[in-house]
Amino acid sequence: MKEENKYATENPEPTKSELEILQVLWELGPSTVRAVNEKLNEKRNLNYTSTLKLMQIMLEKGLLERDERQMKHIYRPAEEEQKTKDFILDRFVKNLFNGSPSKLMMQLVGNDRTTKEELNEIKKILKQLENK
Amino acid sequence: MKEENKYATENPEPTKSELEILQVLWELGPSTVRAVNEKLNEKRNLNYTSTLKLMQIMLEKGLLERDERQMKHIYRPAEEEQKTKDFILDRFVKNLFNGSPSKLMMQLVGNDRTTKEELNEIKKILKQLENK
DNA sequence: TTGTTCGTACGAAAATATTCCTACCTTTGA
DNA sequence: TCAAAGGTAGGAATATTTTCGTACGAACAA
Repeated sequence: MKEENKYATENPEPTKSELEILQVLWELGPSTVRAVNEKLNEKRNLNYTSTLKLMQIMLEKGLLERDERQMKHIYRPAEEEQKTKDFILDRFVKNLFNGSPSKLMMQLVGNDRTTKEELNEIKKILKQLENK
Repeated sequence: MKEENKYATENPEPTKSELEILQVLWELGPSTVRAVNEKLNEKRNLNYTSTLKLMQIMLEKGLLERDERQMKHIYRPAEEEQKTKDFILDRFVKNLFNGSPSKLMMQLVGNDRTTKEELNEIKKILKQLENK
């Protein structure tokens, strides 16, 4: 697409950086830019104004909302963590596993990185499901 | 990072478009650019030379390999489907689920989009695991 | 032979995403 | 009061990804 501004319109998918920020907000709850930036800087370097800019863009896109009553604006995700992750996971399964969750599962359990403890956890979850 | 060319070096992660192409190649097996492009165009519009360019870049990055003995070059993924998906899935779990596969599972089965059939499939897989 | 078709290579444009500079306002403490 | 610290806004610079135009060679059919 050329000469057009698709930006900020039909773009529901958080980018990598945006996801990072969402995760921080999910973890910390509604926060100031400073708090988010500090959290991010535990992992990597990022200038304060960069974080600010990102969050402003996310605001425009509707990914975040904010309380402006104070000078220090308080940002929060516009959508629930579950809902957003659901959405992302769904796309992921569609993309990589042809829409089949069980294929993802197979990949997951066939993967060395999934520990025995994790497998037991997974089985537990499935058992609980059966009891419904 | 500024004034540097990080491109084509330490970048193991396929981009969105690159993943699309990998998927086509996994499905079709080693193929010409034309074949890949045609497959892609079943889903969306993409100029032949765009697909070509993408695949050339992937070649540089080491994501693809090719047989140049014919004029029509035959491209194939450099890594196995399983291995690549494993890698991507691992990052995904790390990113979105704090590295915990069981959390992903919970999201998956708590998700309306996972059908009863899929759930049964998943249970079957788990049963097979138990018998080992 | 020769023009049309199909292929590659290269480079640049366009779209998107990320980072930070600068200006300027508000709060606060000396 | 006023300088320092800490905010926001906006836009420019970078980086990355995606798309395609153009040039040119090889194959092939008339």
